[in-house]
Parts: sequence; C-alpha cells; structure tokens
Amino acid sequence: MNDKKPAASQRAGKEAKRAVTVTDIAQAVGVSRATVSLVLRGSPLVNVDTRAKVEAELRRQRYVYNRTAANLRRRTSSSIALVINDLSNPFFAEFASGVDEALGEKGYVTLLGSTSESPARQQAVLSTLMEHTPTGFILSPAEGSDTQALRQVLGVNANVLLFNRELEGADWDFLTMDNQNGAYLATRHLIEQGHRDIAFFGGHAASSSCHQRRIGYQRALSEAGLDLRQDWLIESAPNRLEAAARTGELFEGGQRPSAAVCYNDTVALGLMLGLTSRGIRPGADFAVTGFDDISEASVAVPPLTTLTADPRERGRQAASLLLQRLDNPDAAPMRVVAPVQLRVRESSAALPR
Amino acid sequence: MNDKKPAASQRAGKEAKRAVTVTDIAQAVGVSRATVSLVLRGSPLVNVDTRAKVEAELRRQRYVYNRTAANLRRRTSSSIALVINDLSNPFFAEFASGVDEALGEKGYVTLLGSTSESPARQQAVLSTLMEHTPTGFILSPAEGSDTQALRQVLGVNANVLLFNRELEGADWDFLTMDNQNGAYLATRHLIEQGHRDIAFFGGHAASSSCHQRRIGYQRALSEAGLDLRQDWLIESAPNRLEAAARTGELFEGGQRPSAAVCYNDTVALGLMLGLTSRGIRPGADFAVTGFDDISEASVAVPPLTTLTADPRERGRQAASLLLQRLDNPDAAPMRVVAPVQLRVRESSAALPR
DNA sequence: CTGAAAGCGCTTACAG
DNA sequence: CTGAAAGCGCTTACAG
Repeated sequence: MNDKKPAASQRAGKEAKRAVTVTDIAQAVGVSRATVSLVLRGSPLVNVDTRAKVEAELRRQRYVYNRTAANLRRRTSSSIALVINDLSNPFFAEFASGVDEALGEKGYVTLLGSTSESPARQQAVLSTLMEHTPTGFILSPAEGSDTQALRQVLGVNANVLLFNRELEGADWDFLTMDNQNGAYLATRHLIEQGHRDIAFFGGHAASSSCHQRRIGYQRALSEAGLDLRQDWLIESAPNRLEAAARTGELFEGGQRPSAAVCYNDTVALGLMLGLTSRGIRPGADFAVTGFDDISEASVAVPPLTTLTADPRERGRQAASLLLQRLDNPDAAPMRVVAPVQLRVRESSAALPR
Repeated sequence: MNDKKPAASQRAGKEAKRAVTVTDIAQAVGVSRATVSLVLRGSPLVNVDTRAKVEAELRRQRYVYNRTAANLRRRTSSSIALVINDLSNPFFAEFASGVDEALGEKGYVTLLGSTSESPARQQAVLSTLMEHTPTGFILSPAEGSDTQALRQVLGVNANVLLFNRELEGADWDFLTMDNQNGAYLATRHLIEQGHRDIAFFGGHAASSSCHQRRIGYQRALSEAGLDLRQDWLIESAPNRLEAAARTGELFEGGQRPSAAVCYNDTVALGLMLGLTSRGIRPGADFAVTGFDDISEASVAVPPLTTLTADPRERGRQAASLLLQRLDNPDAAPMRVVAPVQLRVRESSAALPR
C-alpha cells in the first residue's frame, strides 16, 4: 500500500446515493441476480422474454454496469497503464493518443502516468498504478531507470511493453524506432549533399537510443570513407536550451564541421537557435538534421530535415503488441523495430562552395 | 453495460497466479484479516509489535494492495476521468499533463479518454469510463455535444468539470480561458500598430469560445470607433488546411483588411500559409494574431503573436476545482475564467504605409 | 432456462 | 488491542 498518498473521496452527496445494482433489477423484474448477470453478459441461455423484461428494467432504472466489481470477481482487468515521461512532448502525446485509441477499440481503458524523466517518480507512479490492477503496462522508461527496481515494483509476471528506451537486463517486450538506420539515413543524406565534416550533436551517450543513433552515424561515415572525430561527438540534454548553450563546442577545434546530425528535433531546434545567435545561418551556412518529426519541425526556420516514425501509429502498434502478449504470456520476449523515414527539408541544403 | 466492447483478459499465465492477499498475510502472521487491514490503512489501534510483524510479512511476500477491491467495499473511488478531443493537439497535451500531475499528487489516478471531436464517440467513451466508477470527470466537450445526452450517460449526481467549451443548459462547473478579453487584447494591439481594417478569421460562430472571442474583437473595434464588417467575419474549421483554403475570402470584397485576429494558433498558421501562397507576406504585408501559444507559434515564420493561457497550469487548476467539488457536492456550480496574456511577436508588426 | 450459494479482496461496525 | 461476521457489486459452477 502506498503510505504517502491520502485521498479517495466519497461519492457525491453526504450519504452517497446508492447506485442501481443487479440486485435492484432482479427484484424489480422478479428474477435472480444470476439471471440479470447472464443478460448483462449477453448469455444465449436466457429466455427471450426474460431477457426483454430485464433489459427494459435496466434501461428504466438507468443501470450502470460496475466493471470494477465484475473484474474483481472474475479476476480480470480491463485497464492498461501507459507510463511516459512527459505528455507535453508532442512525440509522446501523439504516441499516447495512438495507444489510447487502439486500446479503446479493444474495450480497455487507459490509466495514465507520467514520470518527468525521474526514476524515483517512476517507481512511485508504477506502484500506485499497480494497486489499480491493470492488465499490463506500456512504459517508456525514465532515463536512468533501474531494471531491478522496476521488476520489483511490477512483479515477476507483469505484462510489460517497453517503448523507446532499452533497459539493461530486462526481458520485457520492446518496441523501438530504428534509431540506427535513421541516423544512418540522415548522415548519408548529408554526405550526398556534399558535406564531409559532419558532427553528431546532442543526447546522452549512455542512453540506448543515442548510442544506436551514433552507430548509424558512424556507419554512414565509414561507408563514405570519412573519419570519425571524437571531438565532434557532442553530448547535450535533449532540450532546446541546453542544446543552444552547447553550440559553441562544435567550433572549438581547429577544423569546423559544416553539418550536424542531431540526436532529435528538439536538440536540432536548439542548435539552430545557437547557430543563429552566432550569425551562422542554419540551412545556408550549416546543415542540420533532427529526429522524430515533431510538429514544430515543419514550421521551423528553416524547416527541419528529420526522421519520421509516425508516433500515433507506433502507439497503436505498442497497444497491439501488448494485447498479443496477454494472449500469449509464455512466448519469448519480442523485440520490434519500427521503420523510420527521412523527411528532407531545407535545413539540410547543400552548402555553396 | 457496453455491448460493443469485448475484451478483459485473464491475468498472465494459463492459471492466473493468485496474487498475495490480506488473507495470506493474516495466516502467515497468525492474526485476523481485519488486523492486517488496519495495518495497511495505518490505524493507530494496532499494537506496535503486531504492526511490525505484519509489515515485515507484507514486504516478505511482496504484497500489493488491491485498491479496486478496497474501493468497492468502501464505496469510494480513487480515479478521475479526463476526456479530451485530441491529445495530439499540444494545447490539450499540456493541459492533460497538468491534470495528471495535480491528480497524482492527491493520490488519484487518471483514466484517459479521447473523442476526436465526435459527440457519438464521446458518448461511447464516457459510457465505458462510467463503468470504471471514476469519482469525477474533467471534460473538454466535443464540438456539437448534446447536453441532454451527456447528462444521460453521466448520471444526475456526477461530478463534472467542463473545460474550454461551454454547454447550453449544463449546470456543471466550468473552467474557461478569458476568450473575450484575449481577443480584445489582440485586436487592440493590432489597432495600436496602426491597423484599421481588421478581420476576425476562423472558428465556428456557433461554438461558445469563438462567440466570446468575436465579442472581444468587436468591443475593441467599437472602442476605437471602427466599424464591424460582417464580410470580415470568416468561419473556418479550426485546422490548418481549411484555414489556408479560406484565405481568399478575406480579399473578396472591395475593401481589403490589413490584419486578422484569428480564432486560434492553428487557424493563424493556416492563414499564414494561405497568405504566403498568394504572395502576401505575413508580418510584412499583413498582420496576424493567434490564440493559445502552442509550441509551433514561437518557431513559425514569422513568429506568431498570440495569447497564452498556460495550459499546464490550467490543467492543475481544473484538477483542483474538481477536487473542491468532491468536498462540496452541494455548492452552486462554479464558473472560473482563467486570465490570458498577450505575447507579441513579429506576425503582428506595424505595416509600412 | 433459472435460482441458491459461494466467493473475488478488501473494510467496517460490533463484541470482547 | 484483536477477531468473527457481514457485505461492496458482481459472476460462476452446480442443481434442478
């Protein structure tokens, strides 16, 4: 039990008006509660007339099915918990929207949780959600999550689908963008535009997605016979402010890059800010690519070349993978890599020589 | 009961591993279930030693509190339903984020629902959510919602907070941006920039927020001694595409406006697109203002002058208002107007004469 | 085809 | 301070 949290309030009214129950309906019609229950669950066993009478009474009394009670008795659940870092990130908002949509179609309700990238809050949120007995979890783990601690709070046999961030030693299902290929595509695109001095900008090297993206970047470089320079691997928290602040690090060495593959769109937008404030025009003097295709990417100045993963569709996919898992609890963990497409815009134009 | 929806799956494993219950703990320790329950709920009645033994056993068996069972018995609920049109709208995503954050702090869990602006889907979603017995609803109604139908599905004594869209004949609590004052501020700002021919562009006149905004617009005009022209009141669905398509309607009359107060940012962004495609440069040849300050507003070309309402803070406020209502079910309906601030950017520059 | 009984996991008077 | 009993609203064998 969670001892920090107070709450849980009485239903409206001093003396909570009792809701209409199967008992009320049964009495009114003159049948047993079992019969009412069978009608509710659409059993074919019930006599047509009995069914009709019960259904009429159900409507008359405006009966509302109490699914939580039914779930308790049946030892099932009709909810799924969706836990993400931050709904105000448009990528995750789209994702959440897709999850909720797909779950709703299957009769599940979505329990929401957000962690603000804090592993501690994540533990607290998951623990609270567990008390509501969701059938499963769709979790985009906070950076720095501890797999052990997660397993602890989620229990051994929980149905969990990890999204976006891989976890050391976790044997849960995992859905990820094709980070490596995405960064590869972006880098190759820049090379095709004539760039030879290309940095990789932003993200935390420790995070699995940043790691994957750097590998793709590296692969494209080496395929083109270009050297990888350690001083052009620049880390930054994935927010605009820090990215802008770290812009200078690109130009500290003797040789200066003419382009940067950025960890994601937010970082790329920050970098463009940083460039502009130095009098370097993104898209004209310096090429930039992002990752995610958030809605701001297309309206940025210049519009941002990026990789699109269709987050809403990823959400639907995540939901569907989790539901598959429910039907098949003993199957081996799945690892699904969703494809990613390059969206070329003006931020990655060829530079005049 | 909802007859369209199937679903609700067994817990993991062919034969669902029984979860650890108070009974298990009670047996292991050699006390009654009542005592375990008292320990769980932190009752001071329990002997210190007994408590310690129970708590140790709770940890040892990794007991997880089943709050849904407790809620059933106590006739309470610890969830609140949040129903919005579209999570992928950044304004609502921020709002949802604030709601969830504030509810979480009070020990509530958020049930998510989205309607895609469809009243029919809204009914279905609300009906499903009702079966999960949430304590209350935070609802941003779909356009064209039927108050009667809503009251029907939500029941008489439901705790409901309406957000953003007023509903004819509804006596639920209502939280709204200051639409009227916002549009007034935007219009006055354009007048101060030297504009005298100002249109109001976008939104459905039937929607309450559009209606309010038009009133504010009108008030600013009349204060400045400017005439209201019916042909400069142009409707458009609040999406970018339709707004862009309707751009032409601004220039059909003899006299052409030099500026437009737009229903919201999305419409303004669409209008800017429409202007550009006609060779009219927004911010240089034609001034534009929006409403909402979505994240794209600041990175648009040119950056969009708009009204900011701090949607995350509105979310927190909505949560807090609903919780107030729970404590005070018999108070009169509240009507709360949240202030709105003008954010001046380049899209509303003074035009060269 | 229908009903009586037991039970999901918890809590709450009521005794003692 | 602790336990026995009843019950939240539902469902599920089991009889008949």
